[in-house]
Amino acid sequence: MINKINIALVDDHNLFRKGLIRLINMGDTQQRYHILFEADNGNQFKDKMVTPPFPDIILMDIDMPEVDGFEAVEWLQRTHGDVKVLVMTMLESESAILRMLRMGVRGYIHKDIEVEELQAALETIAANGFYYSEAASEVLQQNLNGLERSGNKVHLSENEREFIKWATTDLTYQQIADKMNLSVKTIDGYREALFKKLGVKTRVTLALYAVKHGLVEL
Amino acid sequence: MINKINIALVDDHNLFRKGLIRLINMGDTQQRYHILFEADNGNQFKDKMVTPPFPDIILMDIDMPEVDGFEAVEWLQRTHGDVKVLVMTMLESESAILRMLRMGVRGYIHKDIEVEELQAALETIAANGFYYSEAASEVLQQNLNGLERSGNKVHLSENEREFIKWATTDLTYQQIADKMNLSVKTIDGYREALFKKLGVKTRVTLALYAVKHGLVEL
DNA sequence: CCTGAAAAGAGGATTTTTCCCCTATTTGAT
DNA sequence: ATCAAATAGGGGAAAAATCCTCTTTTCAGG
Repeated sequence: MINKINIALVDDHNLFRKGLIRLINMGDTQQRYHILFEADNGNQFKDKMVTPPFPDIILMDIDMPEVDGFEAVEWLQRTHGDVKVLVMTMLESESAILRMLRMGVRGYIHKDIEVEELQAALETIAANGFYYSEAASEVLQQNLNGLERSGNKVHLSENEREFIKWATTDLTYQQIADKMNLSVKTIDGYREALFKKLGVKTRVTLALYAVKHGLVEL
Repeated sequence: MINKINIALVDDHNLFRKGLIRLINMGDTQQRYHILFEADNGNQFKDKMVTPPFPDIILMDIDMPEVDGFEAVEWLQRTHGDVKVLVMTMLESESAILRMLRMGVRGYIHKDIEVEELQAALETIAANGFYYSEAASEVLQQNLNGLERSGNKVHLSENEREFIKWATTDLTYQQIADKMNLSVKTIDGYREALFKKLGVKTRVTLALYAVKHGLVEL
């Protein structure tokens, strides 16, 4: 047990991070864990992931400003595929859980858990395992046997995801097109494709769908 | 300094509470603070406030299930007027801040603050003072001269409430008018009034407002 | 390496809906 | 009597939504 396990925290609540550090250290009688760095959001996190040392485990929130947890994990899988991610969030929607599991995170737990569960999760992941909360396990279960049939697997492209976020604002499609450096016509194509895929008829219900499925935060 | 200062925590994130306790104790070199109890939400909090001992200071979140922070503080002012409340929340909307200040809380701070600020707030309040974050102070300032007039507690009429529900569907205004047995023009009046009152610019953000504030279920 | 089908990006044209501003009744409370 | 709401209308600009066509890119299979 010579090498410490390096941990990084990515969460936009400073106080939550600081408290978490205390909690981790508290249960860490053998001084195995070392908090390598903290980050306020995905952007700051990316910045800190360019130069070594890199963390072994990352505790990642989802709902954060600028770059959210989904984007951060996606980026991470591309650039640092070996780093283990433990998602800690308030979001327990099926789509949020599935999206994270699909990207191969090592654990998914709710923020409102007992300290013991957090420590169990950390130890499991440190020991190269996977730790899923009850809610996450259920979702996993239900989606294992029946993955293909019920066409609920609506795949959204990156651009579609980004568009959906803008669609929940007061911006017009023209303004969204400018933001995304694309033609309004392309944007309009995304809109139409999403209406079909998601079974909605207006931008209003598209926005509500996005909220319901954790694609955007309120 | 014989008597300890009893503190109660009301917040629905267990992990946040536990971390907070660590943070409070950490800065408490003289062992002045004692965590009397914790509560998951306003209901549980009320239950714990029926039998002594009572806390001196309550750290209160706003966004909680069942009974939220507003209700809890309101109840507290009626039943335990002497207990000091320090609001700790992610909400920095003017209306939230004002509502709490009007009810006479002793402090209002954002959850995303430095540990030092938390400790300063606690000490100030323990010393019988008031501690407002910068955001809260600004709101206070702006509302000192002109307190009565603009009742910002947005009152919605019954029809406006019903309209808002329909507005979160795929129905057009014409169809909503039919549903409500009113002229499209009347509906359009509701729309415009609500846009003004709620500070939104499109039906999309109106719908999101409705969801956010529990006017409609997702 | 080539190819052909699919997906992504973009344009034109048109209709429907949303949004905005201004005016006019009616009703009820002060 | 007056003032403020709720209801309703007209007219018009802006945005959203629908439908069709057209290139360019991408990528798997021959």
